[in-house]
Amino acid sequence: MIRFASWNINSVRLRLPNLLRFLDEFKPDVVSLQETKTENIHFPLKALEEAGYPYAAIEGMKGYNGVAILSKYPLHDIKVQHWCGKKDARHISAIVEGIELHNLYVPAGGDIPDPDQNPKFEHKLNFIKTLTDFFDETSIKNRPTVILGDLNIAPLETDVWSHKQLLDVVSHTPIEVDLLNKMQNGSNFIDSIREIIPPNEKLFSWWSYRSPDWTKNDRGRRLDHIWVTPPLASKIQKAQIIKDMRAWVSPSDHVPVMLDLN
DNA sequence: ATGGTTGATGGTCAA
Repeated sequence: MIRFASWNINSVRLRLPNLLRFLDEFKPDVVSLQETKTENIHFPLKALEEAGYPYAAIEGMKGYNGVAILSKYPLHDIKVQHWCGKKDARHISAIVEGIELHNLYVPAGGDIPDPDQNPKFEHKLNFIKTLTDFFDETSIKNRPTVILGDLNIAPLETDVWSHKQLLDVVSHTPIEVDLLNKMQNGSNFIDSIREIIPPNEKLFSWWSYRSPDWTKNDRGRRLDHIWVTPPLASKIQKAQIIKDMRAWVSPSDHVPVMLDLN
C-alpha cells in the first residue's frame, strides 16, 4: 500500500507545526503541498527529514505560489514545469515507487468570471488548456500516474455548498468546469476520491477564511483533487478528506485529501 | 450587492 496526500498548506513555514502533526497522525508516504509561499532556501527541509521524509522536490518563490513533494521513498526524474509564459511555481513532478506523480497548483483566477475582463481568469483557463494538451501529447493515460493538487475548480454540483448560487463564482463556473472535464476525459483520469465517496454526497476540501464561523451552514467547496490514470484504477483502496484539520489551531483554509493505492 | 479573513510583506496584492 502507498498513501498519497495533497494539501494546500498556505505557507509551509507558518504551518510547519500543523504539517508535522498531520504527518505523524496520518502517515502519508508521499505528501504534495501547494502555496508553500517561500523560496527554496527557506523551506524547512531539516524538520521534515527528521520527521521521516528525507526526499523532497521543491519549487518555491518569494511570497506566493510554490509547490513541493515530500516522500519517505526516493524521488526520481524530478521536473519543474512553467506554463503560460510565466515563472510561477505551480507544477512539479517526480517518479516515486514506479508511479509518476504530478503536483499542480492551478491559478485561482481572480473574482470576475470573464476572461476578457479578468486576466487572472484568462490565465486560469489557459493553464488548464495547456495542461490538457501536455497530458494528452505525452500519452499519460498509458502510464501509472497520479495527478493531484489544488485545481481551484469544484466540478460537481455536490462539490459546492450551493450549485445555483455559485454558477457565477470563479471555481464553479460552467466554462472552467467544462475545461476541467475536458482535461479529465482527454486522458481518462479517474477522480479517485469520488470512486470512494459517492458523487451524490456533498464533499468539500476548502472553507473560506472570510466567514466568522466556517462550520456554520458548511459553505465549502471541493477544490483539491487526486486523479489516477487507468493503469492504477484497480488499485484504489481508500480515499479521505481530513475535514477535522480545518478546526486545528491556525488552520489552512484547505484540508488535505488522501488516497491509498494497493 | 457587498464584505468578510488570512498570509507575506513592509504598501498592497493574492487568495
